Amino acid sequence: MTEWSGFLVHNLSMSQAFTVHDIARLAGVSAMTVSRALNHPERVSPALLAQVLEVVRRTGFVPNGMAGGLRSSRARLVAAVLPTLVGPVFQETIQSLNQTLDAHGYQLMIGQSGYNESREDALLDAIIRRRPDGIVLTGIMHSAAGRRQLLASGIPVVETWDLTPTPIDMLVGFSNEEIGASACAYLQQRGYRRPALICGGDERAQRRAAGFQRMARTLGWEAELPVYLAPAPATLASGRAGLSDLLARASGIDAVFCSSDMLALGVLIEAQARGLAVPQQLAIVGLGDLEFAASLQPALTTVRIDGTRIGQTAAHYIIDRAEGHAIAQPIVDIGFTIVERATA
Amino acid sequence: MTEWSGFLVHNLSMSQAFTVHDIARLAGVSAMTVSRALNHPERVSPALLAQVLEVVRRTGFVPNGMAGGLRSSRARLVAAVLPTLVGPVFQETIQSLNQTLDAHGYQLMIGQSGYNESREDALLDAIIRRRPDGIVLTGIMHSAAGRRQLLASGIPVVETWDLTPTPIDMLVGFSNEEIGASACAYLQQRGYRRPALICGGDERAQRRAAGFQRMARTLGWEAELPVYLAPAPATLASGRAGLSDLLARASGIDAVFCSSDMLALGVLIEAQARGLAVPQQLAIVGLGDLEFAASLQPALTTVRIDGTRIGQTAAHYIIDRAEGHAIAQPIVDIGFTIVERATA
DNA sequence: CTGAAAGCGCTAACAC
DNA sequence: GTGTTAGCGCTTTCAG
Repeated sequence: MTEWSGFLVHNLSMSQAFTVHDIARLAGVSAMTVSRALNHPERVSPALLAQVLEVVRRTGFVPNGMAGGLRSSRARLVAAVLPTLVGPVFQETIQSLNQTLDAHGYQLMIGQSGYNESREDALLDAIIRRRPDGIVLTGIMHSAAGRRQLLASGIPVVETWDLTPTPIDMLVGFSNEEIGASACAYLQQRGYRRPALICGGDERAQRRAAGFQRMARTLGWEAELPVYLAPAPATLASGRAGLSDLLARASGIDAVFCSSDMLALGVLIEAQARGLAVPQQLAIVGLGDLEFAASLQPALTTVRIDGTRIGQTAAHYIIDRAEGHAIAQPIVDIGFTIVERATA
Repeated sequence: MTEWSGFLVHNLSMSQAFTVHDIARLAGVSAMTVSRALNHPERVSPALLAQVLEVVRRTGFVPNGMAGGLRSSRARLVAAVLPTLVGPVFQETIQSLNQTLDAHGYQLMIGQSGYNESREDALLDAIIRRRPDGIVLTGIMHSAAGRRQLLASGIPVVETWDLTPTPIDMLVGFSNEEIGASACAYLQQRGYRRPALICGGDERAQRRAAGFQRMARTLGWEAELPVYLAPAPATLASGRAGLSDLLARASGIDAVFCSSDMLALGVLIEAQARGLAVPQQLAIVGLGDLEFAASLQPALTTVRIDGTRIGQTAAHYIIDRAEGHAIAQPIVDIGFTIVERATA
């Protein structure tokens, strides 16, 4: 008793973490029994188990996962790479990824690449070093060095939020081009004739814009639609600025397709501030179906992407792989839907 | 050449990661030289360095950080615990934490505790296992088991977004009680006499509400102000629902203090939908000064917390500790300001 | 059910 | 400037 508390105080003052051997000594057992008590309690006799757990509790011991992971080569860690934490666009995906992994005993680690290829490579290196059980990429990996490292590492990889004919490994996404094209067709069918675009600075947003333009040409509209390029990350302020700019530059605009709901909210507020009736004088279509979209006044028409499904699917792909199962359908297009509400 | 590519293919097909020894063999040097080439290139002769790096490049080799970290006991990793990724309240903090750490070669790992003490303990365990160089907590740690483990691990800890007389280690925060009291005094001074509260479900929000109530009593207002408790996470929809509920339950409300800007946006939209003039008929004060607050119409009056400073300070505390420096001022109250705009 | 030995992949410490 | 040896803390494997 006194010996223990003495040990504890000494240890704390040194800021030295305990090891299984310390715990073993204090509990009068071998290191192996400590390890088993923590990882396979059913394989240890109740008496020893109680002794060990009591010492663990008293000392606040937490085993060193680097050592365990090194030996067992299972980190119980999944890494996700996001362009940004600021935009709420990926929240649903992250949320469900986290939940699903957590339910299976995996921890999620999030890294921010900042829409920048060299930062992404550095981040990827830091991630691969930790030998996670899987890596979830937001968007597809373009850098040749990154692809090579990912391939060489043998770590399961899921690319998301996009499609490519040449995925590194597994893929759960949708066609950004198609989204743009569908949004354009939707506006045409609703009777709008002079759409403009407010488009984020990232590559996926630009492919959506390209799809929109392509469809506009197919429909026989003028070759170049007015576009406002908003710097990443997409903000409400950019949306307001974007509409002001478009209105000043082009005449007769009757609809705006925004590459995020936050931009769309900015457009809505700017329109209201200018006394433009939505959707009579200006239609607005957003993207993301963020939490607030349905609660706006008027409610926002937007492109919905099932982020929850992306996250769940990615998590299951990785868990299945980690447990040695084969993935039946490692490439899936989950599509999207246009949620028709009041703004378009 | 053929030998290399043969090796490469073989290796890939086995999905077996390379080790420093593989690279050493392929480059015709010792494992130590590979390690040095990667970590201290200046200590290796240019000729060998080039040889090694070429093999590393060809193979896509990334060293195993668990092994390195185990040996050198520096993980170059900092972990942060957030209640939720959904609310945008902590984004500024995370953003600056990430940036500052990144600039110093540390990686940030984010875990989500979900406003739940037992989840928080499990997450903490997973984090301590990885022996990060520091842990940033959002809010203060209450669980005795968690405190003990943190203390025993010897890992530098920074608690944030709150104050406590008994921090585990370092602290950078502000008084939630004071925020509530100041918001109340502010409204009183602006001539409002019948305020209500919309308050998130987490503990910090409730302490803000308590501070508000305390000040209301000091000012001689009625004992119990009307309160709407919004479930976490705070959403725009909760804000709308909250105002509707308050208006139905209490009469004469002329101001609302919300525990997040997102709730405040909901209140604003609900007020506009009901034709209530803001701030003439209803004043609104938010919290967070999120990106959109200044761009709303009318612009939102809100309590600003310098999240960037919290993140930077926390990062520097941890980096300094990791490099063995003592922290001069390990507990700091960064305060808050009320940003006076158009809604109150 | 429990323990002893060996080794995961890397790098600190020490030779040369 | 380069190589050799040893060991970080844990868990797999094998013996008792």
